[in-house]
This record gives sequence, C-alpha cells and structure tokens, in this order.
Amino acid sequence: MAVAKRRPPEDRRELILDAAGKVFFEQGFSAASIDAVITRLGGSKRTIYNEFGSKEGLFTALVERCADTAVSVLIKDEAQGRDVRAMMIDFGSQLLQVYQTDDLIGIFRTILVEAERFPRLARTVYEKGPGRAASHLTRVLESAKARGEIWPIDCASVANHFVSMIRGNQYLKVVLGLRAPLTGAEANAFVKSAVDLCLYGIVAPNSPKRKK
Amino acid sequence: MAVAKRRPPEDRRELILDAAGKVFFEQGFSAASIDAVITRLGGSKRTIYNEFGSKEGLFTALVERCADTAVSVLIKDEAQGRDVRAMMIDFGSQLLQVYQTDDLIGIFRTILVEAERFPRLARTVYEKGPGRAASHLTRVLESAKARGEIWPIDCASVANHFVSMIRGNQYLKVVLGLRAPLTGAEANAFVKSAVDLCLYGIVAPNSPKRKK
DNA sequence: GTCTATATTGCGATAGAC
DNA sequence: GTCTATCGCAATATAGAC
Repeated sequence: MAVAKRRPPEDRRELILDAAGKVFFEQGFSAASIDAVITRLGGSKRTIYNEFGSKEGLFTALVERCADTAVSVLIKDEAQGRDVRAMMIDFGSQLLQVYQTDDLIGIFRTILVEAERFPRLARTVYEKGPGRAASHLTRVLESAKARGEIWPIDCASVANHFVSMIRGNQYLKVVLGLRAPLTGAEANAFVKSAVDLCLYGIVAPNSPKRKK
Repeated sequence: MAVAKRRPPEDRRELILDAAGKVFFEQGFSAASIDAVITRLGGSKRTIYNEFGSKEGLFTALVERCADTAVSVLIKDEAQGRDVRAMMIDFGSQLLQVYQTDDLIGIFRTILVEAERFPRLARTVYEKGPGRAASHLTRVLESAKARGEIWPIDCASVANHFVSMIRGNQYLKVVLGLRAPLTGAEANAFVKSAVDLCLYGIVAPNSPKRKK
C-alpha cells in the first residue's frame, strides 16, 4: 500500500491521525483496534508504533490535535466592542458550528467514558473547549457591563450558562445519533433563541413577579 | 460466594445489576468485563448469562433500569400553579440532584460512545432523561404563560435551554472528574443563577438595547 | 475450558531517495 | 547501486466472551 511511505514526517502523522480519528471516534477507545486503523490507512502497524508508541499514545495525539484545532476558531476576539446581542449571536453560531464538526462530536463522544483513564486529556479537552469558550464570552460580557448595556451580573456565570445552552439538548441528540446536525436557518434560530433568553428573559414586565 | 444463590429472581437481578453498574459505568461497555462483575459479585458467570443472555443484554437491562428510576423523580407534577420562579428552582434542583446520582452520571458517560451500537437505548435514555425533563418544564411554563406571568414565548425552546443549563459546564466537569458534584449551597446558587437568567435576562432596562 | 480478538514485537523483503 | 524507512506478515501473549 505504502500510504505513509516516504512522506515528510508531518504529513505521515496527519494521515495516520485522520484515519485514527475515523476509527476511534466511531468505536471509542476501547473498542477501536489498531488493525482497523491500518485497514483504513494501508501500511504497517509498525509505522504507527514507531510514530506514537502505543494505542494510548495514538489516542492522546489524536485528541490533542483536535482540541488545538478547536481553539483557533474561538480565539479571534475581533468582535470586542460591538452590540452585545450581535456579538453573542456571532459567537454562539461559531461555537455551535465548531461543536458540530466530526472531530468535536467525536471527542465529546469518546472522552467522557475515558476520563478516568486519561485524566490529563479530560482536563485539556475541557479547558480548550467549554472552558476557553466561557472565558472568551466572559470577557465580551464584562465589556458590555462596563458600557452599561447589561446588569451588573456575574458575567462568568452567564457565560457558562450560554455555552451550556449551545451544547444543550439539541446537540446531545446529534451526538446520540437521534437527529442531524443543525445547519443554516435552523442553527440561526436556535442560537437566537438562546441569546434572547439570556438577554431579555421571559418574565413579562407588567407581571408583579418582575423584580429590580 | 453464592451471592446470587437461592434468592428470589428479582433480588438476584438487582444484585447483578448493582454490580454491573459499578463496573460498566466506571469502565464503559467495551472495557468492562463480565469477569469484573463476577469478581464484585461472587458466584458463576453462568448465572449472568442465564439471566441476561449476553454482555449486551446485561448492559441494556442496566441502562433501562436506571433510566426508569430517573423518570420517577421527574414525574411528580405537584407544583403546578405556584409562582414560576419557585417552581423552576424546585425543578432545577431536583433535576441537578438526579443528574448527579452515580447511575445517571454513569449512563451519561457510557451511552454517548455506544449510541451507534445501541441506538434504541440511546433514544430511550434521551427521552426518559432530558426529553422528559424538558416536556415537564414546558407544561409548567405554558401554565405560567396562560396566567400572564411570562412573555408569550416558545415554552418548549426555553425549557430545553433551561434543562441544558442544568446539565451544563459544571456538570460536564463533574462527569469528566474535574470537580466534585455540586451540593447544598453551591447547587442552590447554581440553580438560582440559571433560573434568574431565564426569568430576567441580563439587559439593563434603561439600556437602549432593551427591546419590546 | 474453548476460541477469537487484539495489543505489541520481530524480521526479512522492498521500494523509493540519493 | 546503495541505503534505509517502511511494509507485510508472522509470532507472542494476554484478555475476555461464551
């Protein structure tokens, strides 16, 4: 076959990780086999062991690569200073889109059950994913708070709630294979509903229950 | 050992499922072994195979039992008609508590990666868990809407968002082993922050961004 | 106990780089 | 043509379903 033969080392790594992603993210770490990766990829098991040392090493490298990729999308803070609603909608849409990539769905599916076996990986995945997203949104909200656009609330708490909504029931259904990913108008409507809930709440202003 | 010897059939099933829960929910379906269950339980593998037929049968029975248990807590609709904030806080607290039981954490950890292998189980888990919770909360919100306490919003959408907040970033950290379960005052504060976000939002009423 | 699956290793053959 | 990384396959060992 020679898929990995005589290639620059980085390319070879990427090819192996691509095939490994298909296998590990579909079957999970325990059920996945190196043989299955080789079947997809061609070549020899030796190549994988030479490059990654073990099945655990391969999985670790795979998850770390995907977690790193996810970060890059969330890091662009260009939106600072615009209208808070527009910023949240932008951010929420991007976050939903990232979460719905095959890689992120795969990480989410596989890391939970392996959290005890790979505690360091579990922490990395959290921090580079939901943790990073919540931190970024917190900064956005702090600036809106400084401008008086929003209540003097706990921005970190709200940010965490918002990120949780994006990774909410609909996303869970996607990960469980109960529905197709949200796209286009559907995704937009979903994100808007989350943003508007955060911004305006649901209590009618003429209700006696309205506080503050 | 004879833990399962000469017991009423229901007791024997329960004992096996208790031990199986410890093993499957800690290791995941693929990594778990029948031998490990037997080590915890004592007795013979034959007992398990006679009762559940296969490893898959045992896992299915385990998950179905836990999903059923979870339902019972969520079904009590006694709160209908009270103040919407009090109802949501009650409901959210109960839901968080249920989610944080070992069984539900275990299901959540293990079912995601096995969703393709057990599609029926995945659907059952969703519907008896988050689906059921959202449906119940939707009814609560509909009644509040009928009383004019809240805006004429899409109650199902809000209910899904709220359930997602409860099963949010903090819960994810618990499942990943990055923090201890939320209890007592911490859980109360968390639920209240989610409820108040839903009810009141974060936009200051004197902000020009306030709509409606 | 039986039998299959699979992680991991060893090694001669080989195909491309030079 | 030489050289070496990679291949292909066989072998080992262990685990685990049934």
